Amino acid sequence: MSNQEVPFDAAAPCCPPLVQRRVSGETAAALAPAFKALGDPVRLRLMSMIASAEGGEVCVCDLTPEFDLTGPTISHHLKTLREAGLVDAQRRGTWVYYRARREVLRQLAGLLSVESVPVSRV
Amino acid sequence: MSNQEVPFDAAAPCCPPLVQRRVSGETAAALAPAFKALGDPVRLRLMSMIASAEGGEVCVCDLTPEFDLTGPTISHHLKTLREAGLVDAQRRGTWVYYRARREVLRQLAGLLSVESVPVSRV
DNA sequence: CCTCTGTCTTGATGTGTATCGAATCAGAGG
DNA sequence: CCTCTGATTCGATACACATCAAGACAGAGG
Repeated sequence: MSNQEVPFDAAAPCCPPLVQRRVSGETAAALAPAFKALGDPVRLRLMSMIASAEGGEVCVCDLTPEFDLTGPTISHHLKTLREAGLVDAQRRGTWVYYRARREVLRQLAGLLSVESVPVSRV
Repeated sequence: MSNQEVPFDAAAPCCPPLVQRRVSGETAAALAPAFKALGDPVRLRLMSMIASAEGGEVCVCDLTPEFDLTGPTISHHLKTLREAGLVDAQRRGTWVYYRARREVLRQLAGLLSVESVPVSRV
């Protein structure tokens, strides 16, 4: 559990939109794992369930029954999200609670944002 | 080439932020491949190079030399981006040009956006 | 201390993927 | 028609990954 996987410079301002400047090799290497973690339907749903949870957190016991998958498999996916820096876990008594790291989501959204950046030609 | 891989309802309004509502299984299945495609450092850089290109498009011949990878490998990654619906390709004479599908990027950014959505508790 | 429940770890297995070299295809220009 | 260059496809290989069953671990409550 440890709650300290954190492969992210969560503080780092990190990156103008990918549409504005070429992302560097380092930036790409740092951020790709997060997209990769979201690149599985199960994990994308888990991420959403966690991020949209009332109170900002969810018990694993509430996540698992939502899928036709075994406990270990869900646990594995949660670990992947943790290692990608997208969520934090905390044990309280028998149960483990997950919460989203919104700064990280915001970074990723910012990187993909297109907004009013027009094609420089046309 | 065909330029018509399009696994995307590019038109679909598609999805309030993942932080607001749980994404459905279908939505997750539809969008996860795009994140997966971005989940590789090489493809993330390619995506950025394409999306930030002057004139809105880049020649493969300008992309390949930027990496320490063979042509076939770059071609493979570009195909992955195409099949994920993130880019379009067009052949003109000897060269092939790629351009970003900004609506799709905007969708993905919207899904991850956190904005001013506060934790519903606290 | 024992047991029960919830969660994670381990080990095994089948599938997917990143990469390359070789071969192929698509135009351009003799 | 031949050849040259740019790009993709094919085949092979090595590695990563999703999944499960079985086992281990962590608290709670006898």
